[in-house]
This record gives sequence, structure tokens and C-alpha cells, in this order.
Amino acid sequence: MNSDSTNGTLPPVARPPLPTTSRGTRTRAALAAAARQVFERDGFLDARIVDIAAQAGVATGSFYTYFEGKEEAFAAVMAEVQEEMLHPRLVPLADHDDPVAVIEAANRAYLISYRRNAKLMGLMEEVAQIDESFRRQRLQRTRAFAMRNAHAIRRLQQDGLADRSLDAQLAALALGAMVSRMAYVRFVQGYGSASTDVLVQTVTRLWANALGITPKKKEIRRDGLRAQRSL
Amino acid sequence: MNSDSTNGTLPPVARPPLPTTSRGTRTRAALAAAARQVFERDGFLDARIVDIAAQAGVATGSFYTYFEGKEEAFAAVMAEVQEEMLHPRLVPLADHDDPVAVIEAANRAYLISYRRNAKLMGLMEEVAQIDESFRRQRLQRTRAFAMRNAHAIRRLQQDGLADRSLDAQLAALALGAMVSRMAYVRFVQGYGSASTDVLVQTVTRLWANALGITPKKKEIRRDGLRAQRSL
Amino acid sequence: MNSDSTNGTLPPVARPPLPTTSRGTRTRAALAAAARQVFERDGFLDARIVDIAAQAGVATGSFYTYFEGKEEAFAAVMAEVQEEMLHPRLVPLADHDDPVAVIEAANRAYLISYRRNAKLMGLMEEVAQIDESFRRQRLQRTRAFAMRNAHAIRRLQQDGLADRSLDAQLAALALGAMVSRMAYVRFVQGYGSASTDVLVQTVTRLWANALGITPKKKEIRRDGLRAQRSL
Amino acid sequence: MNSDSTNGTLPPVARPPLPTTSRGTRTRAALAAAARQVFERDGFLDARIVDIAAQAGVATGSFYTYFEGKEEAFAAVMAEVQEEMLHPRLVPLADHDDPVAVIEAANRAYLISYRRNAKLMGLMEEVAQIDESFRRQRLQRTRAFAMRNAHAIRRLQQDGLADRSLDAQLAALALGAMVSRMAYVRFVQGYGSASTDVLVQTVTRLWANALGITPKKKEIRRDGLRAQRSL
DNA sequence: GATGAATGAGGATTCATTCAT
DNA sequence: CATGAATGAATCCTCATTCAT
Repeated sequence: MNSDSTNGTLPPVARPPLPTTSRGTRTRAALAAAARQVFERDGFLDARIVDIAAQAGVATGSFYTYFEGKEEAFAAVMAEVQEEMLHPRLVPLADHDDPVAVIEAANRAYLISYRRNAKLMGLMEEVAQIDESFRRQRLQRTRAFAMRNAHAIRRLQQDGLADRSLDAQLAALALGAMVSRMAYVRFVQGYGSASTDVLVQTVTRLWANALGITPKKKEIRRDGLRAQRSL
Repeated sequence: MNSDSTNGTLPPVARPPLPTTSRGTRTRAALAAAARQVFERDGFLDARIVDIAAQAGVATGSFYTYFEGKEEAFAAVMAEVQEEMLHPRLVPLADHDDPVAVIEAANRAYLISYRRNAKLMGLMEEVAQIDESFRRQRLQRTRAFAMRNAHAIRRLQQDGLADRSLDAQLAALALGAMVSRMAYVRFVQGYGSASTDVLVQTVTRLWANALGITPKKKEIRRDGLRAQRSL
Repeated sequence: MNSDSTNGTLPPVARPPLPTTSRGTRTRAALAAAARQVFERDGFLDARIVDIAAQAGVATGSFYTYFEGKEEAFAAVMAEVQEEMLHPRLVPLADHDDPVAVIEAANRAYLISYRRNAKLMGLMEEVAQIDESFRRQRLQRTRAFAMRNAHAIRRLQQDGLADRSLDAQLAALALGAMVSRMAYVRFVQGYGSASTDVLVQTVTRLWANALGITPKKKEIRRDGLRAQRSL
Repeated sequence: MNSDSTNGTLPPVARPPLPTTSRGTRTRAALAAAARQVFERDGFLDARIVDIAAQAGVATGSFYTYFEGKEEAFAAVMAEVQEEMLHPRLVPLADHDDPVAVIEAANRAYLISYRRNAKLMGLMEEVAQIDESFRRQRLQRTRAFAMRNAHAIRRLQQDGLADRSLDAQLAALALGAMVSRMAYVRFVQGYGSASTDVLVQTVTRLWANALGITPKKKEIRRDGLRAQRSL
């Protein structure tokens, strides 16, 4: 339902074949974990292979037994994160008949995941600026999200529930951008102090309003959001 | 009316004092122009001082007569861009009585400026990922924009023209993020093929809808949203 | 018994950990030896890391595997020298009962060591002028020497063998300065043509006279001045 | 009577002809004064021509109107100092019949001058390590001093007033070294806290003792020095 | 598989000195 | 004489990647 920072297919991970022995598996896992720590601590550019290896308690050379290079290690780390973001721990079961509830559930899941992996989501932005392949990857993800959401929007429009004058594709893109950017500003940049709940409610309301969603059900939800001096 | 990529005060530019002689002024200008070209061509990280100097037709050392280093040169270039974005060539004169028209004018001005300086706006993102001081600067800009828009939104709410259940600050932040991120995705990443016009119309409609702006009441309001020197 | 150019603790040497493998040990040794040669040939300021590496037959970068920088390499070289000066090859066994003989033995040992390492002793002076940490180090050495000699002088005074009107600390400092500076002038600056023997005899006589040492009393004293592992 | 840090002929100063106009004279003086300040503040290596010029309130280029380069400016500054050290303000009139009094007067004059110009005397050491020509110059000064003192010592020996077994040249060199090095250690390195008086008395007594001077006059001066825990 | 030493390309920066105005 | 901008050589250091043990 939202945007551009974690979905899509990651590029070929782990060109060096996955380890066969159990020792190998352990070492690779140690390296991946170490990489995550070092990346989170130092950022992508400043992360050094030596440090990752040291952190993993193995020799520098061993790093290359499992990864082609820094990019690939990063890809591996991001693959984990993505896994997590694609399978939210709490699948919020929304009432499928209430579009707003669906939107809210999606936004909540997204923002919670984002917050949990904020460091790495920020890193993804950093890396995308630097590395062509990650840039492409992010673009694909953006596209995938946009298309999925565009589809949903189009359906709402056909059902007469959403503003028909909107370009579904663009609207999907824009609203996705809104949510993902808010997540970035709040959780990566640390801007403001709004709680995740308030964030979810605000973006959901904006999203619903923006699409001009007119609730099927007559009960008007006008109270989810309380005015706050948030952020 | 939108977001986070060009306002705010730039960091101390040109620590080496501005040149006094006309020759100096000329050289500095040549270096600044050269820097802009090289940055746009190579990006920030890959830009080399030698190249900038060569492009300006001066010796390497001369670069340091006018700039402390790459960062400062970049800041100088961005200051120019900012100047340009603060003074849009076409000041869209909007009907002050029509909030939507005002929003549209601001969005149009912003997107047009953004498109014109797309390369550098993208660079700003790159640099912000790398350089702490630029990051801070971007954050300040975000805040400034958000506050200005929040003010306008609050006024609309008071006048009963906008959804009162929205947190004005957060809404301002989110909508600004939406527009600036769209500009980034479209003009920097080159995503999609939407024309600027369609872009403007879409984000404006989304923005207006999101706030629940009810354009009706005939009573003339002169202040709901003021045309901003928006960038 | 003399002065200020080689004792005291050298600053933290070899921050990069000492190599574990034998290849590493070999390389480090080669670099240290090369550093010594280059320093002796070019002086500290003009010594270039590339030259040291080349001389050692390794790549430039390898230098940094073992040393933080030029200063540290120099410290390592000086540590060797110091080692050598602390363990004179010919331990001059002096008659402990004859204070003058003890002084002479110490002076001889010192001057011989100094002569053997003249180049580096001179370098130490050069570096002390340039590098704060080496300056501090030299000062500590001066202090250590002065205190040791002051102690010996005080004992002679108590035994009625030396001029009691002298401030032992100052006298120790001055006489040490005399010897070390003579060594510098003769062996580093190459002033004059006096043989080491003549030098030893002269400074010893001056030293003894200066303290007003009266060599007579037959009573055996075992401790007036102990032969020092003098440097 | 002492040593190696300020006498001798300085190398050709001010190759660019001395200024003729009064404006020129003023500028040159300003530059010389500025040079002294900057040298004292930053040391020789770290002193920058730009700074000297700025301090003098003139353009960089003007520096070269009066000096060939940094070395020459330094030489000019040192020439002033030398002037001062050669013509002590208080010429201590010593009883020429009392050798010890003569020695003491000379030492006092030297140490007082040294203390007053400590910064620059230290600089002279720094520069001598760096610049061949200053090194030669210092050597000449050492030689001149040594010869003068050797002459005096020889005379005392002939008069049966000093230890005849001493090599006059070497003794002169050594004692001079002792005094000048003490001055360096105390006033440049700031070692210890001995007053100039105590210093004078100690080195004088050491000097006299070292030469085995036997007072003509029967009155024994045994009290000039009081035992102190000095330095 | 693991080790860790060796490699070496590449760019920023300083500042004494010159010379056109 | 004064000005001050222009010059450009010259060295340090990092760190991803390889490969002999």
C-alpha cells in the first residue's frame, strides 16, 4: 500500500555458492550478522571489510569465501530485512469491506516494519545514491508498489468509492511516496516526536481523503484522529 | 507549500573571503560554474578537485583560494540553486480566494523549479546521505516548510474549509513529503512519463482532497493560503 | 652519568599490533631496517614513506600494516638504538672504589655508544624540534639522568668527597649536558678532530674537577657512584 | 665565555638592497617585527609568509621586496638578537684579577641574554637542524667561542692558575657546551625552576672547579652558592 | 575452508614564489 | 613600490581484493 524502500526483488545474492558444510553455514551467518552490525554502525561507505570480518571473528579473506564484495554483503543484509517487511509479524486482519480499514492496516504494518529497521532503511537510501544496481532495484520496488496500489485505487474508482478524476497510477505513486517519506523523516531522520499511532492515523486519513473515499458503511469514522501538537 | 529540498539556510559558504579584485571575482565565478558542471556530470563523490579546476581553466591550487574544499564548493553551488528556486521565474499569480488555486500555483512553481534543477536536487539527496552538515541543513528546511504549511492548514481548518480532525503539523509534513518525493521520483529517478502538468494536477487534487478542502463558500477569504515565494 | 638523548621510555610504538606470522615479522623487520637507513640518509623531514617501503622491498601500503606513520617508524628505530645504548657491548668494569674511574667508565661507554649511533642521535635532536611527543620524551630522559647522577653526587658530598657547596641536582644536569652536548658537537656536527679517548679523558677530568672530587682517602667505599648500565 | 648559539657572523642578510625611501624603511621594519612575532609564535617550519605579511599589514608580495625568503627573514631576526647578545645592556664590570669573577660575569651576561631571547634561541636550534647554512653558522660560532675561551684557559694554565693537564681547546668547548645547553634546557625547554642566579652560580662554580682554578687572592670564596633543592 | 599479509592506485591539500596590474 | 591572485609540485594514506601458506 505504500512505497519504495523495501520491496521488489533484490539482485542476485551470494554469488559464491552457499556453504555446504555446517562450519561454512555458521561462518556465513556470522559474517551476515556482523555485516548488519557494521553497516548500521558505520554506514555503507564507511563500513570496512576488515571490520566486518573482525566482528564476525574470522579472517579478512574468509569474507570473500561467502560474498563477492561489500555490495553483495549489503544485499544479503537487505534481503533479510525485506523478508521481515514482507511478512509482518502481526498481520493486521482488516475488514475487507472497509477500504479505510484496509489502508490503515497496510500503513500500520509498513510503518511498524520501517521503524524496526529504520537504520537499514536509511542505509538503503544511502546506498541507492551510490550504487546503480541498488538504484534500479529501488525503482523496481517503487514500480511494484505503485502498480499494486494503482490496481486497488482503480477498483475503488470503478466501485464509485474513489475520486474518478485521479490518475490512479500517479495517485498510487504519490501516496506511496508520502507514506514512505514520512517513515524516513520520522524514523531515520528522527524528525519530530509523533507516535507511530498518530502517524498511522494521519497518513491513513490523508490517504483516504485524498482518494475521496466515501465509506460504504454509513457510520462515519471521524474520531480516529485527535488533534495533537504532534511532532 | 511543499517540502524539503531547497530552503533553509545553507551552511557557512566561502570561508576564504570573497575576492576583492575583479580578477578574483571572475576566477571564483569560473570555479563555481565549473563545480556545478562537474558535480552534475560526476556526482559529488566522484567529482575531483583537479577536474573542477581544469574545467575552470585555473591551477588546482586556485580552487583553494576560494573554497575550503569540495563540500564548500558544493554548498556554493547549492546556494545558487536555492536562489533560483526562491525566485521562480514565473510567479504564478493565483486567485487568493481559491485555496485550491493557491495550492496548485505553489505546486506548479515548485515542480517546475525542481525539474529545472533536477540534477542538483538529486545531488543534494546524495550529499545529505554523506555529509552531516548538509543533512542538518535539509532537516531545517523540512521543518521550515512544514511549519509554514501547517500554519496555512490550520487557518483553513479554523475557517471550516479543511478537515479538522487532521493534525496540521503532520499533515503539512506528509503532503510536503509527497510533493517533493514525487518530484524526486519523476525528475531525478526519471520514473514514469507523466508530464509536469499532469503531475501538478494530480498532486494538487490529492493535496486538496486530503485536506478535505471544500471550495464552496462564496465569502471571500483573502488569507487561507497565501501565494508563497514557494520554491 | 650523562645526559639527555637516549633514555626514558619511548612513546607507544607500533600501534598496529606486532605481526603474528613469521612472514609478518620478517616484513616488519625489513621495514624497520629500511626506515633506519632512509632516516640516516635523508633525515626525518625528507624521509619519504615510499622510499622506506621501496628500500624494504615491499609495497607502500605495507608500511602502514606495521606503522601508524613516519613518527612511529622513527620511534621504532629509536627504540632499537636505545636498546643498544642501554646494553653497551663492552661493559667497562670500573674499580668501584675509585669515583673517577667510575665516571670515566660511564663517560667512555656513553661516548662510544653515541659515536656508533651518531646519525640517529642527531636525528633525535632534529625530531625533538619538530614533534611534541619526542620533545616530551627527551625531557623525561633528561630528568631521569639528572636524578640518577644527582643521587651519586649527593652521596659523594656526604662522604666528603665532593664540593658540598654545589647544588647536586643542577650540577648533575649541567655535567650531563656537557657530556651529551660534546658528543653531539663532536660526532654529529663533526666538530674538531679529537679522538674519543681524548674526549673521554677531558670530560672526565672536567667532571671530576667540577665536583671537586678528592680521590685520596683509602677507606673503601663501594657505592659512591655505581657503574651504570649507562646508555 | 660560553657557547654556540648566537655569535659568529650571520649569513648575508637582506639580499634585496636595503630600502631607500622612508616608506620602504618602515615596511621593512614592520616585516622584520612581524617575522619575529610569527616565528616566535609558530616556529620556523610552521611560519607562513602570508602570515608574516598579514601581520605586518602589507601584501604578500611585498615580503619579497625586502627578503629573499623565509631563511633570510629569519636571519634578519636573528641578527637583531645577536646584536643584543653581543652588547649586553648591563656590562658587568668584573675584577679582572679575579678569574672566577670574570667567568661569573660572562656567564651571567650570557644567561640573562639567553633568557630574554629564549624563544628565538630555541628557534635557532630548530632551524639549525633544518638549514645547512644556519648549521654552518652555528658551527662557526661554536668555534669562535671555543677559541676565545681556549685562549683564556691557556693563559690561566700558563699562570699556574688552572689545571695544566687539560686540553684547553676541548675544555673550552665542553664548558661552553655546558653553559649553553643549560640555558637551553632551563629557558627553552622550561626544565626545572632554578633561578637565573642559582644557575649562574652553579655553572660558574662548576666551570671554575673544572679548570681547577686556584684563586690568586687568598680569600676563599666558598659561599656564593647555597645548597638548594633547585630545579 | 581459513588465514592475514601484501598490494598499489588515486586525490586532496599546502604554500613559497612570481608577476601582471 | 604595493598588491594579492595564480601557480603546481609533491607526498600521504586508505582499503578492497588477492593468494600463498
